[in-house]
Amino acid sequence: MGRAPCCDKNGLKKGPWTTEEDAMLVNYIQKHGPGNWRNLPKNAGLQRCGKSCRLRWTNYLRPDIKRGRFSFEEEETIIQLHSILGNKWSAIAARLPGRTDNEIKNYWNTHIRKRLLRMGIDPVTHAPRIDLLDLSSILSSYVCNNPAAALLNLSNLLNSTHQQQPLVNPEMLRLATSLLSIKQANPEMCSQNYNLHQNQISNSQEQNNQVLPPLQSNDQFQNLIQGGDFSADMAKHLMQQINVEGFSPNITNLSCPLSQENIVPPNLSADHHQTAVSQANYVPCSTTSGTYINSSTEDEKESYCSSWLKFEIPESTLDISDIM
DNA sequence: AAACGCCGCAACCGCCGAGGT
DNA sequence: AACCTCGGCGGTTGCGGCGTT
Repeated sequence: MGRAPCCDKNGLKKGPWTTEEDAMLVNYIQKHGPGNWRNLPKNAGLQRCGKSCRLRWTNYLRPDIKRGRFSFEEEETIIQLHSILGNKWSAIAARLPGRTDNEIKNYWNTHIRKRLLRMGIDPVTHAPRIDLLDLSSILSSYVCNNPAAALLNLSNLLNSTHQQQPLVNPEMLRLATSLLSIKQANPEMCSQNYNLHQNQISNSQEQNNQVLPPLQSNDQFQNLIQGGDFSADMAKHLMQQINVEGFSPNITNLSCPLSQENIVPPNLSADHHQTAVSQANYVPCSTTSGTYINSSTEDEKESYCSSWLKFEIPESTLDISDIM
């Protein structure tokens, strides 16, 4: 059996509300309170469907609604909550006093979603989209600057725990290694950083003069990183194993200085990457916002966001069990 | 100044679950 | 148990404002 319409649509007005209609609705609700939406339009003398009245009240006329631009804190909260709850706009709205689900949904679709896409972040999974933007960054950081961090990025993408499937498909990995081969054949492609790094590698190789053994386990991978002795050649060695042998290092249990929060977002330039990783206490997920609030442009906002969007949600600001 | 396209947001639509009869 | 109503939710649409050509 088909469901009966919520109201008789014949003769009922649709479209934007007039100030007179708003006043009638507000007056009625002030006297009788919200609820019984089916009969409300008739009792209030409105030629509207009850559903339309409810939406107008909850999304626009309610006295506790906060209007105006979203603050940085609100935006940050939305992104954090969305990463946990997905498109549960009402649940997100419940955590943002004065904001409606409709408003948050609109803001997400028109601002946040687009910004995440521009930054190469999938707005659904909140994971980097290597298929669009990240591969070249990972490769350049790997070859030129910080192979350890680049590999962690890569292995993270391969082994992402909240994905049902890896973000990187085998074809992309083949492309990655092909590019590396080209790079090895044309070392001049890279910057001074690369040359500097190569010198260090050469020195290191002369000192060690060893053949890298195959990696047998995740433990070995972790020990390698935790030991801090992680040259570009070792990184390359690892990457080849990832590609050729299907070795998939598990970084989820890492507690070393190269933990996930120390990995610079891959869309940063190589120079920024090196600088940031070298900062021992670099904390990209900082919730302090003073510098950002004074930045008014979207570009500044985006630049700032690029450093904190790749974050682990701080427990102090978000109690997940409470939400669930 | 006019035409055009883009963007943001209010409002609508269809579906669903809870609760009542 | 089946049916119905109601309120709520998420996705989508359409219009008005604004910027660009």
